[in-house]
Amino acid sequence: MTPRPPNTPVEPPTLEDVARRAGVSTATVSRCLNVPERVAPATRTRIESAVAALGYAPNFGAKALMSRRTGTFGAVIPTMANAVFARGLQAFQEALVARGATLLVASSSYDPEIEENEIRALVARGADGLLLIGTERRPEVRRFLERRRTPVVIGWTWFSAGRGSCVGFDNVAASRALAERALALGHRRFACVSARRKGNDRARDRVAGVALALGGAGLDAAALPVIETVYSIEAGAEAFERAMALEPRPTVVMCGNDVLAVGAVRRARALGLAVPGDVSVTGFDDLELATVVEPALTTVHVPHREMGRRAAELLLARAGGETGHGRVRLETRVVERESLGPAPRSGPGIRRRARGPLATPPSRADTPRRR
Amino acid sequence: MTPRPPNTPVEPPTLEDVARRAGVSTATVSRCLNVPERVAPATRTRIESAVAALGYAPNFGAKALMSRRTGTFGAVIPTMANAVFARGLQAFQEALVARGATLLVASSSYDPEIEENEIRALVARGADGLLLIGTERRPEVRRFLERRRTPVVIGWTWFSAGRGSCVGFDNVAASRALAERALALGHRRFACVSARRKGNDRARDRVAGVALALGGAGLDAAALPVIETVYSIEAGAEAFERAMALEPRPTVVMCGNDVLAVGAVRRARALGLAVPGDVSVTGFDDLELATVVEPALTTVHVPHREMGRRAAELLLARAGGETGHGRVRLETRVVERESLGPAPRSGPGIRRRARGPLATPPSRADTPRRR
DNA sequence: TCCGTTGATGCAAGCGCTTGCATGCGCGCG
DNA sequence: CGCGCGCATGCAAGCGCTTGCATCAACGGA
Repeated sequence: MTPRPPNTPVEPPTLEDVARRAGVSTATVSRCLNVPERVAPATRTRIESAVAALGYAPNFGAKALMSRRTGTFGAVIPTMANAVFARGLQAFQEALVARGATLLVASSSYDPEIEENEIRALVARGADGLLLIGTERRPEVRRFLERRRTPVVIGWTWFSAGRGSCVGFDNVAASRALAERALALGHRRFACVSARRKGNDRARDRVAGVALALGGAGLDAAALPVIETVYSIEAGAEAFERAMALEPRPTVVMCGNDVLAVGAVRRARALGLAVPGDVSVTGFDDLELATVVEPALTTVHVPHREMGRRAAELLLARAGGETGHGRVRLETRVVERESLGPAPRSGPGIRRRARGPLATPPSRADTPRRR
Repeated sequence: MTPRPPNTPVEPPTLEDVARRAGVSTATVSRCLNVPERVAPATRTRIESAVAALGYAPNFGAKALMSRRTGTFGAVIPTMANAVFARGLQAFQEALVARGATLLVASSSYDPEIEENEIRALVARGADGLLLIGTERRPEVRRFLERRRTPVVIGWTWFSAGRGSCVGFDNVAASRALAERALALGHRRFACVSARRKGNDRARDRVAGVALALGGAGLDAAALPVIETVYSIEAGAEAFERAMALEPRPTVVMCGNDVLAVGAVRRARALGLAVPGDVSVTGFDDLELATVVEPALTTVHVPHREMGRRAAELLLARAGGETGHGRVRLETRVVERESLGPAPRSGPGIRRRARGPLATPPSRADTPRRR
């Protein structure tokens, strides 16, 4: 640190410094800052110039102590590295700033325990409200939040039962719509590649949506193979390969999100499988990635930014004392691009095998199980 | 809001409540919470159970007021929607939490004025230190920060002159290395597609690196065409098309980042130009995107996560009173994939034209200007 | 037995700000 | 000319917590 002229104040100026300089009491300065019209114009100008000269800014701690609010709101998301949350958080933050509030961020890496710690940490940091992802949470946490009277809104998912605010979409319905599209294209043998469903209601709901669609079409939903994995392109690729080794082999692999789907599409290529000629793949989220990969992903579009923005509005409203639990349900839509096509006419043939073994050669395929 | 049993405390419990319940003074409770070893084990357990029973958490404002620090650090980044910053911020946040600190986030949308407001806002919110991107800033802001004695570290760029801490890499050198690789592959006609350089030292440095490489090879660096645009795939595509209309037509288009490069590669395809057969394209950052697009991008790898982590460490150290301005220079490396190839032997031919007019047909090409 | 020491605890003074209430001034009205 | 009212301002009591210093009990050594 460079040496500083000795006259530079080491401590930031306080209200009292301003008061002394303006020849008034601290009470007057405080009023001048908060309710200017209650102070005589002459005094006001004097105070204002003192403030400017001193470079005064109110002490945050003291202000928070008195007003019992900090003007900061927390968000605990799985990770910002996931574009879905990064986008939403960006919008959330923008909306917050527009209303004069500030964003505190914490991340859980999809770990409920970490999430819990972070929730407590943010509350301890004086968050006036919290944005949380998903509904899965220990009752202790819920009680803690209720007791502290911290407004909470749940994002990225939507529910009608129970209490609390949420802004999201119906993962079940969205996923189901996509699966029904696949059904309409003649697919009968499905597989899901999903993030771990434990503690992740969105992942669970998406798989559930597919199962529901199958059930609705008279297929055996219970037999739907689900391969769980972590969130990365490579993981999606591996999971896809495992799906392809299934017996009978699926004609469509429905991935829990676009990242996984990109991995799947890539691996399909590496295995010499044409997409959607030999096997179809679907994503979820409609990230940029979805249009960059080849073939472009058929996926479901989710209004992430709007979700973030609405979440901020809802949270601000609740922190402002608004009563009742607002619930915002956003619309999603299936975006048809290239990765989902008609089911192959007959048992899918592996025409070229570029690399890697498929555990089992296709055999006795094409026996749609009906119940 | 659902009605609540009347016995639920409306105000959160205070230190005094805990003290009363444990039959000790507030001082002891405070010590028990902050320096447990200074409290007798028996008392300690009593206090701990009182804390648990009451669900006590220290009041943030009061704590901040006393300790003159909030344990929160701010980051002002252009936008979280840019994966580069999202990644780095994630690592920054993780490192902060590991040391018991919390992250405040604000974004500037690349607008210096917004950035300035956000900086002031975060400081007013009690940030103990700030992570800022790039060096471009009005002197007022710098003075403000100095006066408040707020530790600052600059990320995503590296400098040796002036004062202050930074953790980043040498954009000039990195970009230059990539350009030299292109030079080695026989390219002589370059174009740059860049983000707006005004107020963005990283963008400026990257272009400068290319120019330097050209100069080093005896070419006329001043004649390097630079097309500025905004940050999106589509913008990259448009810019690329404008580059292709240049006379003489460049054989390599060096993009300021991977997103722009993805746009370029896509548009090249749409124009019926082979990459890298007819024209080479390079990116910067090495995002996931770079490996997903086809052909995969030759780009420069930047250790974004490490940058975030190191930034946190540096900031924490400085906030802890560490003196001297630490400067961390990270290594980058050129990642050769597919989008950069040897310069076309002769004037590049447009073999197929799939869409869109190219302003001028290639003519009198291949006249490397020497100075 | 007495005293010094040590360790645990309490007391109370703030930290910088807000705010209810008291004060005192100037003015209009009777 | 005097009274009462309203307005601008000051006084001072905290908000919940930390911390230097005082206090006190228990214990060991002389």
